[in-house]
Amino acid sequence: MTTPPELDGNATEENASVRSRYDVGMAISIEERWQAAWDEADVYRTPNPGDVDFDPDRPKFYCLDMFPYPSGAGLHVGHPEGYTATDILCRYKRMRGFNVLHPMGFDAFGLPAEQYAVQTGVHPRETTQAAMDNFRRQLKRFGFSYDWSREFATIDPDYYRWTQWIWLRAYGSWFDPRVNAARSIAELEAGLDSGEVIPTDDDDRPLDWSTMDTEVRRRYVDGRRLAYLGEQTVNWCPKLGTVLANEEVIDGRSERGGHPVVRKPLRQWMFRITAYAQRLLDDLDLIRWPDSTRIMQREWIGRSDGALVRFEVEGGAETLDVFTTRPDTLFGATYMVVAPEHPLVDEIVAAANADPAIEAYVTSARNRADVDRMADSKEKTGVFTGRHAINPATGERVPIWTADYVLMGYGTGAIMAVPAHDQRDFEFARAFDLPIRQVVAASVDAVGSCDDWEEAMTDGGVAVASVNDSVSLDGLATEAAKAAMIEWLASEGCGRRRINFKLRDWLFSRQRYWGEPFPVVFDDDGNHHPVSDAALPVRLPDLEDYEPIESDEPTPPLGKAVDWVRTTAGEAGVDPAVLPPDTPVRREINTMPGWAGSCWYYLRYCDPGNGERFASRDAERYWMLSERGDDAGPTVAGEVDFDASRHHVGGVDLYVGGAEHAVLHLLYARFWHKILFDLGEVSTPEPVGRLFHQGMITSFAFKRSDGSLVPVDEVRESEVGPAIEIATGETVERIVAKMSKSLRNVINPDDVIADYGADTFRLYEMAMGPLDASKPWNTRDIVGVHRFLQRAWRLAVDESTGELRLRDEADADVERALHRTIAKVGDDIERLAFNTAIAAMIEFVNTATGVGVTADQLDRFNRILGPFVPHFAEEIDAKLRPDAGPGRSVVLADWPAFDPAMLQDDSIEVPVQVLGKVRSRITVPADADAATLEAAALADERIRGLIEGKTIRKVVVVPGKLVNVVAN
RNA sequence: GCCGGAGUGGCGGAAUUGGCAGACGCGACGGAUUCAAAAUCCGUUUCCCGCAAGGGAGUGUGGGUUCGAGUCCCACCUUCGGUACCA
Repeated sequence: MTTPPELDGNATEENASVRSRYDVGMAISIEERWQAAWDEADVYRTPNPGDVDFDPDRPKFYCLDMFPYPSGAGLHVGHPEGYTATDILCRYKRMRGFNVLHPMGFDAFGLPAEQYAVQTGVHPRETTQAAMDNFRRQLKRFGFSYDWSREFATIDPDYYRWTQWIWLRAYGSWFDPRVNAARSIAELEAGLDSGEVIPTDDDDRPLDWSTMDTEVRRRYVDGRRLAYLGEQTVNWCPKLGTVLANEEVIDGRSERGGHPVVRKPLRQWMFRITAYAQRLLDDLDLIRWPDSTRIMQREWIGRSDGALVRFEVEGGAETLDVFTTRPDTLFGATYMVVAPEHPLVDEIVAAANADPAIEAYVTSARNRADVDRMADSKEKTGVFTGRHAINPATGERVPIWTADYVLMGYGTGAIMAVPAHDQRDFEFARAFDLPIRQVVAASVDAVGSCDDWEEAMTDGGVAVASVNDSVSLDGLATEAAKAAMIEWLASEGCGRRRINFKLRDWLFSRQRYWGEPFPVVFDDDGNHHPVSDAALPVRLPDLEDYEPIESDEPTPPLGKAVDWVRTTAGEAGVDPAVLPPDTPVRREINTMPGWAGSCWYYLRYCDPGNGERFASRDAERYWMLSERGDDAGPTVAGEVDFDASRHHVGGVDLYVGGAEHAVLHLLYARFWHKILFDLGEVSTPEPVGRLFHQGMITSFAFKRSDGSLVPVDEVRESEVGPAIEIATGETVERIVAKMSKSLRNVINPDDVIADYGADTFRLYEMAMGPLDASKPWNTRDIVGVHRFLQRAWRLAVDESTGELRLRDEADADVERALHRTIAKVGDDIERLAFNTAIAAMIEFVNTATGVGVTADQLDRFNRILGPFVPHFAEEIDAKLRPDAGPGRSVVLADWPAFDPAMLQDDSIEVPVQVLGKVRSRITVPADADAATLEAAALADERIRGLIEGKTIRKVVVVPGKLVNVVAN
């Protein structure tokens, strides 16, 4: 970035008369001076309940930014966007008398640091620490009002101790469907011991606890934990020695290096998030989140109501369960499809007489990612397994196929195919010439052949051709037919009503080094035992060699810490009541994923130094519990329990972060929070009451006519005419693109601050557009907000002397404009509409320029400017109150009041339309009623001319807005 | 593929509940000031026709609802985010 020449050289020798101009040099010196002063005075420290300077009479406001992952590249211009927004709001709320909790920290475990470390040989601890130091320096340079005394990073053992502690809570809990909540495993065992019958999802296997031996009991209990060991298929790349994300696998090979990738099941820690599916769904209605995000979560959870249907499989004792949302179409089920991963397929492939084509198909299908399998649904592939099942409704033999369009992870991994009424089944049936039978029609008589159909009939209607000896659906509307079929299936013992969720249990193990260790060990029999709370944290061993291990069998890097892995129960901190201390054990060598630390950090900020608990109950309750109806209302610390009739369900009053986190992070955090809520550890059922997504800051790039992109430094932009690619002379089109190294359009915040100062940077990002929109960075536009600050400075300060220049008497128009600006800016801040707030302040300065302001007017204007450009405002404030002493700060000021009476003009101009087109304007008193407006409009000369000779059909009058005369 | 979002002047955007399309800023053009320039201040700036008064068109495309649509409905196009091991 180059410095615009006009911004250089304040008060240089050639212009000594201008001694006090707001330019880069002055901005930077003001900013550094006030940042040091704020640090010195500790103005942003937020006392907690119990602290001497805590004021319990103020309402609270907990405002949280999504904490950054500290990458080596430093802060991106996208980070300060959300952070400036919350900073403005927090400063505003403090001025309105709130106790504001506004913390910052770092999400510092994760894959990028580990990959970088493997490449460079520098330990992730070191690179991460350096990156955090750089981030902190950059963040402080913006003048954000964080309480830095609350900072922590997820890699701090004092922090991840509690991450592990929360995981142990999930490990030690199960979900009791009778109370729809988590309870401790101890209660489960006590209940079973006393003969309780505890239902499960699949309640057809009655449990006889009393006859079970220890081993069977252990397996049963382990199978109900919220954190449990389960099997999940992963993309294993033996050459790279790591598991890959779906996006890192391209056509069965690794994106990096092109090595073969195999999909294989792996036994690893899971979270039973599916148990919470319904509550995660229901509580979405209670939180103030963007509709789009709530819809995405709803879709992700994906509830569908239907039935489980059991098919007998020919030539064996086994049965095949399918989930269907259309049990009413069972009579039309002409074949079945099982996922290639289905156990039945394994059995068929293993059989002595198995067709090798089946195995070949299954092997290739299993290696396709689910996304591809769903995406390429046009080209159906599959193979007949050679087995048949019996349709329980028709008694017919139907062939069992296996095809990759059926996913093992959804439902039961098997479907009954009803090609007449499901589009995917229809396409598959056409491709493989399978029978299609219509069993739903628009009316009972509208039944014909399906031969000429071009697509399946997926809408509801009435059931037809659906009769057997014991049930008839014919003539029943789809919904009634579903109910009738479920009833019949239940009476026959081959099916029942079932609610299925798309949500899958959450795979929580990673075969990585740079993550939280699990507080769990395995004995020689392979049984797992928890590390006791008192022994936490289980520290991540300081490996020098953390490279992945090349192997066909996934082996996490922690396996290299041999002495750490092989230990005794006593050394590992297992409760002696669980295992004798000298029992040899192996530690878990998987680590937790990056999500772990970000699932609960908002709780730790409430009380980050606490060594006894993740946060004291008083602090957690004070900051998290809010009265309903307000964004944040007063609460009485430590004395109130959550009460749904009084309190908002969500804790954090405002959480700002990118929409890319709309589902995963925000769903995972909700899930952890609900576990803690059920166990009585936190006061609210939801972590975040109000959520807002800031948009992405993009950049410009150029596109050739063939669609390829050109880096910005290879293009010349003229003031008129199109942009030209320098190398070829070809015309290129300017487009909006993500900032990327390859397009060389990445903006470094440090450079922008060096060129304009932090206040201008803050103001520019807020003026760019709506906070939630994605917006392109345009360096050329920054000068606009910088000039605004210069005009504001000149309005207040004589540039030749540096003294304030003030009127003695207030100008009435300026005063009126000021009231309007105060009202508009306050309202806009509450709505997070900072761009229009800034436009209003610019208008005020433009109005006042040339007229001048009084000291009182300047003070009021300066206070509304303060949240946006705190250093600038602090400097003006210091000039306004030179004698107020060191305790003075605009940070501590009150928000100025406005007089509502000053917002309204006496008379207004109202447009008059004829047939919806504006043809004239009339000036009327602001409070004129409809009759007055209509009369005035019809009396208007231009209007009279236009409607002459026409019939007035109607006159629409909206008082204060417009008049529309409908005449023809 | 599926889920979600966005398309308004030369550019970023405004229009908060269906009621004057283009606030504010950038850029451009013109003027004042200056020996000259920078900076600053003032003005013009959606497009088309017209000397003007004025008229016509216009918010991605095509339809629709309404006295009135950037805003609501239907279909489509383009583009961005997510799609479970990037966080």
